[in-house]
Amino acid sequence: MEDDRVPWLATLRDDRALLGRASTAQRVAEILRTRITEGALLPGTRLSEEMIGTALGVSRNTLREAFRLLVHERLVVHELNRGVFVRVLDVEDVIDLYRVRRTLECAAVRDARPASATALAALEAALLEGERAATEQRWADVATANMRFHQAIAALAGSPRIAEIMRQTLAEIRLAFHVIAAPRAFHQPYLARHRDLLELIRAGDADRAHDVLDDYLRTAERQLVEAYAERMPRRVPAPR
Amino acid sequence: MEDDRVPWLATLRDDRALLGRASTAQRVAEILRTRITEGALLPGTRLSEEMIGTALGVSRNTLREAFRLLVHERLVVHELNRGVFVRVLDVEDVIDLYRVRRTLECAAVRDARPASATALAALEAALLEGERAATEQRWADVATANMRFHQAIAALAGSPRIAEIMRQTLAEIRLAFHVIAAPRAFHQPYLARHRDLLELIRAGDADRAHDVLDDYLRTAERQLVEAYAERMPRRVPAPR
DNA sequence: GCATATTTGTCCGTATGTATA
DNA sequence: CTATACATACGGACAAATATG
Repeated sequence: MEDDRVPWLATLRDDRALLGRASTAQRVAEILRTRITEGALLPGTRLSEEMIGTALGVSRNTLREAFRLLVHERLVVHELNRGVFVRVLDVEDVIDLYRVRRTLECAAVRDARPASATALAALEAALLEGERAATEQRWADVATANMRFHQAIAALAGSPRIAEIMRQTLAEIRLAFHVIAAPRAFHQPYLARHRDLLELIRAGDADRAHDVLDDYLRTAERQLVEAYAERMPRRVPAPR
Repeated sequence: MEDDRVPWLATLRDDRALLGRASTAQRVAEILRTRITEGALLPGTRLSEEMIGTALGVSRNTLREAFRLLVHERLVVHELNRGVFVRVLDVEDVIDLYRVRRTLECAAVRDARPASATALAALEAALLEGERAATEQRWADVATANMRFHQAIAALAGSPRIAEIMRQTLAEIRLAFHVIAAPRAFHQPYLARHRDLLELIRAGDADRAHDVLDDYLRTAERQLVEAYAERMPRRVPAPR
């Protein structure tokens, strides 16, 4: 009730200045999306219509429209007569999300030969960004660059729809990363594999690139699932 | 303004009686979805909030919620301050949709070996349904069974998200089928290939099944693209 | 288990901005 | 340029469900 006792509300208020163009609902959704993927709004958090509405200075109707957008992106869940909550992924979700990733990313590297110059440039940019962030100990940025690298992998398919599906899949997986205690130990080792991947793709060795990527993704999935088992030994059967 | 001059509004009114269960928005979306996939609401048609709202007796807020659902399914497009329109697919869309289909369906048959009993049952059910509809000359039902067969193919992956993506992809492709003059000539020849596919999958010959499916999808895509070239020799550059 | 307060669900009326004839 | 039609967004109202004491 007391607004100032909720830590992320103050930062939400600051965003009002940034509310510039596009529909109000979309702008509100963008703000909440950022807060969620950054981890400021942790999974399970309830998003009260009253609180956020007054904090952002938008009406309830508009806010509900923004919620709908986020529900479609699976970043929040809507429970009837209870409101919306930041999505809590369970292990099944993580496994399924990696199934989607393997399907799309592996198909992209296998079928898209040769890779276009712009696609290679995007891969390289993400890789360098990640390496730089790693040397400067910015682990959150390493994670972001990681996402961008895999987005670029999917972009090899040259399909707008596959790119869009990948975007949503990666945004969803981000929800799972919040259970990772040490982002450095998790993300950093993959940088070397990114470099290997890029070289194989650049050399046109699609088959080997495919195998490396498949192994990469299975390793990452296993690591994430194990982290889940540690952090969430038992899930509550969900309130109601 | 004069409701009776718009042919599909009358049928919409009849649906009011069917507004029984589930959330109002979902029921409205279901009605519109049916009208669209059946072809009663042709691509490009504008869906006015006022008209449909009064015709169905629901408020604009509720109607907008229904629109959101359909926008997410890509059956309609939302243009800022202009409203929603039944989606018009262009050739690029058809090509991209088939790219998604090939990626998902081919991966499903290749990786999901052996196929589960329930998955095989779903494939067989859709196949029989299609064959029966064909002998009874119900071509619209042949098309529906066709969709169901491919939905079952994607289900071989055992992934809820892939199933969902496939659902949306097939719904979107339906929009393209409206340019097909002779549904019989288009859908019927594929029934034999469906049977071949089922046998290969059942026998566990994933590699050959993959090749057959890949060829199948490329043929269908080509046929659809050619139909597009005939029916829509020149697309208007879109209003605005 | 019950009564109360809070929150969401649904809908309306209206003012404002935007696109189109 | 003006007029019209429409979508956007707000605020308020009330019912229904839920949470709290």
